[in-house]
Amino acid sequence: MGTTTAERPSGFEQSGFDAFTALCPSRRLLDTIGDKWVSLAIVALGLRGPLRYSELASQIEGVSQKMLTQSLRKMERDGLLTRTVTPSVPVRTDYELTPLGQTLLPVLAHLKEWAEDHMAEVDEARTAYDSKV
Amino acid sequence: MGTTTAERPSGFEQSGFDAFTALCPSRRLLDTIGDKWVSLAIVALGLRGPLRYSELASQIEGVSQKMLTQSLRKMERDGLLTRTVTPSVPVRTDYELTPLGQTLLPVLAHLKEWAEDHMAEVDEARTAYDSKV
DNA sequence: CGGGATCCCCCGCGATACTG
DNA sequence: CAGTATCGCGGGGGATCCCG
Repeated sequence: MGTTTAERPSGFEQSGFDAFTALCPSRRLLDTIGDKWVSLAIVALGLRGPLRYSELASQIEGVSQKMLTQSLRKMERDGLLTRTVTPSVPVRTDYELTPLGQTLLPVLAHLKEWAEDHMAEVDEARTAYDSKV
Repeated sequence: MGTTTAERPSGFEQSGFDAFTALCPSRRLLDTIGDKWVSLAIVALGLRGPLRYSELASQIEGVSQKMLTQSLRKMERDGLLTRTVTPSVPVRTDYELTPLGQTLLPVLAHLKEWAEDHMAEVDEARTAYDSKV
């Protein structure tokens, strides 16, 4: 726990200030799930199990072919999902979350929880801020 | 393309995840804390209490003055922190997390926890992926 | 069907200079 | 000290074409 002041949420003191370097784990996680298509793909795969490329593309609205492929490759490289190519004609490719990738679902659920609990306050603050400027 | 109505398959609403529209709260939260300087500023203010502009600038290594100001303004607008200007000579400006902003600290702590628990696996997966390609 | 390769545009961001 | 204003570029990402 905090060595300085009480009332500080635990979890940040131990690692010191490596959160302020580019290579810190938290930073890299945010870089990953902060990617719009990455997080959407994780949620889609988490909800519906394995999906084909075209299924992902149709469910994640607005994603370009290039960005979807790019995001999926990055996730595969990071071990978050598996990519299974069936060399039929035409080709079939299935994507599925790995156990590691599945551990991100609760994390995203926490984000969702905060968002649903507090985003209305953000909107109010934003409206108030804009109205007086 | 813009904000066309999402034509996603039925069933997402039930699941609780509505992440496939651009305006969904979770999406907006990720847009906020996905911002490198925003999350770093929140952590810095959470750890060390109120800080002056120059203190934030020195603690968040590598941030440009423009981006720091821009991020802080956005956070103020969203009600995540307060900006207090003391019209002395020279001017003094203090930034402090609001109660709303403080509620983000546990969320970021969760992210940090996942990162510390699993980022090593990501690195292994990444190394394995790179070595066989 | 599931991409890879290419072109190109936009704007986010840094650097710099100036002000209250 | 804590910003604002302006310029310039680099690269992220969409659009398009093509291929196995």
